[in-house]
Amino acid sequence: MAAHKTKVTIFDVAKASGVSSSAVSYALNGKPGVSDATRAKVLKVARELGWKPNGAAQALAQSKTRRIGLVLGYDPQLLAVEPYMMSLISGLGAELEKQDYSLLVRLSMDGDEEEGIIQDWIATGNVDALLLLNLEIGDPRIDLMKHNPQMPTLALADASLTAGLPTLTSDDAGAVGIAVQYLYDLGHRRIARVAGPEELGHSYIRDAAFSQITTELGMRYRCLHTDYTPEAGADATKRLLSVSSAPTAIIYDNDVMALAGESQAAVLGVKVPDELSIMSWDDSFMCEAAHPGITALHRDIVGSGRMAAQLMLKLINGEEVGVEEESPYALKERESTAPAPKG
Amino acid sequence: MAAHKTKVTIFDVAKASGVSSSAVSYALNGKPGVSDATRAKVLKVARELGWKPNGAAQALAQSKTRRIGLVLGYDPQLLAVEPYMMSLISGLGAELEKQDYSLLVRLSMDGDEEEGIIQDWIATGNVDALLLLNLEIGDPRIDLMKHNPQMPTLALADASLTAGLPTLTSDDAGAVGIAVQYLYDLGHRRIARVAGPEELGHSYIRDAAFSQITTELGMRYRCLHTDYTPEAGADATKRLLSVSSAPTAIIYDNDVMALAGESQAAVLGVKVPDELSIMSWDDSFMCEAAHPGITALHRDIVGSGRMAAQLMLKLINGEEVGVEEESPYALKERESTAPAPKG
DNA sequence: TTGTAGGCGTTATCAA
DNA sequence: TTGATAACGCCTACAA
Repeated sequence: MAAHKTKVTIFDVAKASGVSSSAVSYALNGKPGVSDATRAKVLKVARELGWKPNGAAQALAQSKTRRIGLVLGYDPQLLAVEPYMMSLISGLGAELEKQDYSLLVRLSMDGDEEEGIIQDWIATGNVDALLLLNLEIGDPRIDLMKHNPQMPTLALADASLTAGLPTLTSDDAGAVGIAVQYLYDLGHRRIARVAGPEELGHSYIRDAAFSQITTELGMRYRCLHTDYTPEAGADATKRLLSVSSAPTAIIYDNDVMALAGESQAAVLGVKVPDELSIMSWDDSFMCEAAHPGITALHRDIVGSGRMAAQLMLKLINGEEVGVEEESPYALKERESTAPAPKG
Repeated sequence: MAAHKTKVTIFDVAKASGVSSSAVSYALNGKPGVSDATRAKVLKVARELGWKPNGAAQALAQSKTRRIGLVLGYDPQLLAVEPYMMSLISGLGAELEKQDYSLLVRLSMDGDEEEGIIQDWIATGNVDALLLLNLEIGDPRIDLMKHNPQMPTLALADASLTAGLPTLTSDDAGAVGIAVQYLYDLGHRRIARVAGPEELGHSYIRDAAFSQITTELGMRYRCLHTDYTPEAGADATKRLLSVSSAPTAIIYDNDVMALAGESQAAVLGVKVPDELSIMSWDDSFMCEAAHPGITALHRDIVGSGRMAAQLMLKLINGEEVGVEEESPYALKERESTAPAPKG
């Protein structure tokens, strides 16, 4: 309650309750080796004094920080543009909170600085585990972690990219199937995709799946790679719609681009969904708030965050983790998709 | 380069370079008390061995964690819905990165749990400073920090709410003036506002300013408080437009609600901007991507994050910080606002 | 059941 | 300029 000028240590608690520091330690960590009476007393005194173990001392003594590392790529524009990261953090944080773990966040200011941050964490022991995001093909981080198996690491990526590292994977190829089949069933035969950066692992996975499935179904398919920004989404849309025999449906890799694309269509006088169907890969409030509402591949990102946290805690605990799968995508139908126009 | 099975400590470096551990410590921290020759040698050896100071040990020895605490309110919906928090984190992280500080993030699962987290940080010493966000009127956190002046704390809120704590404030009242005057000049005389939760400090500040300025200008003004979600934004819009002599302009407290409101207007057959002007308080890609683009009060959130980080580093450094001001709002005109309709 | 003592890896003090 | 040595605060054998 009152402000404690000087930090209260385990010795203060020991003195105040008339026992030794070790008795206090035992009592507070719920370990055997101390009588119920003293334990109760110690707990009471500790509470009264407002004692909590000093984090650094505790970390030093048991080589455990109760922290999990997360590196965000620095691009405020991109980071803020997508609800994805914040949702993931919510899920991670919520689950970690239960076990009194926190999230240690750093920004990598340019591409490969992230490797340096990870090496720093390995050497300084500032985190107990870490999460790898946005893997690229042949990502150097995979190699780095392979060489440092003592650092529990979970990759959030398609299992084909993680070289056997503990992985939380999603069925992106399956989702491609759902989306394409849905459009096919609506009669669309010429579809396009406005994708994210080509070098990103999940772009690659989706690229491959789209090519394969559209070929199997005998559809025309075109793909433009962008940097995920709304400007790029609008621009790609314009280009796709400017040719003769333009696509009758466009799938966007994220919802910001889908929103920008929908606006662009309006500007061009192309009616959604009558003349053009629009779909978004991730689903969020934007798809809901847009007009017309945007049909999307929905997934539970917060849930993925929770799962990722649980898996990392398992790893820290020494348990084996192989490849786990996220909860699957589900198609959320809204007003932006309709049967393909005749002709 | 290679994987180091065992952690390398300062003693390993000392042994390998043939000096004592204290010499190593001096050399690596750039302190005097060691010859240039040995310093160079030690640095070389340390690099070769891949040595970095153990974080916990360092923190324990110098009572400095190089971490800054941030508590996020757990509501994945709300958190993800607004680009604000992620932008702020980008700014904070970018600036902290320069000084080798990191961000320690925890989620408060229900309202006043945040106090507990802060108390934990105070007692465990797990952060060197912390940032208070989303203050409410009479927020208990202010009191808490007043009683624990040893913990450097910066409040990101209107200075009138922070009881003299170091504060990074924004000129929300001024922004209200800009927005209202802008609409007034366009001929609007009946305006409405779709605001955030009433108990939030900045809602309160804006409420007061809106009331005052609209009264001064002799405008009709109505305000609905919501929970910031797109659903609430749409709903409020519907209610505002359903009465006779509906407002000719609506200002939303965030851009998600503005987007949802714009969609709702379309659904109701109300033309934006011909029959209804729409403005958003914060500006983001959503205002840009929307159709028509939404006029907004723009501010540099990433810049605020950077400033906040700098101020906290100052506080940690023992420097005085009073009340600093964010870079001001600027009106960003887009297509969603126009002269008020006749009648 | 309890207390003593050593270790975790740094930093910092103080003789040498 | 150096090298022991004592904090820092906690955990945990080990001894009493």
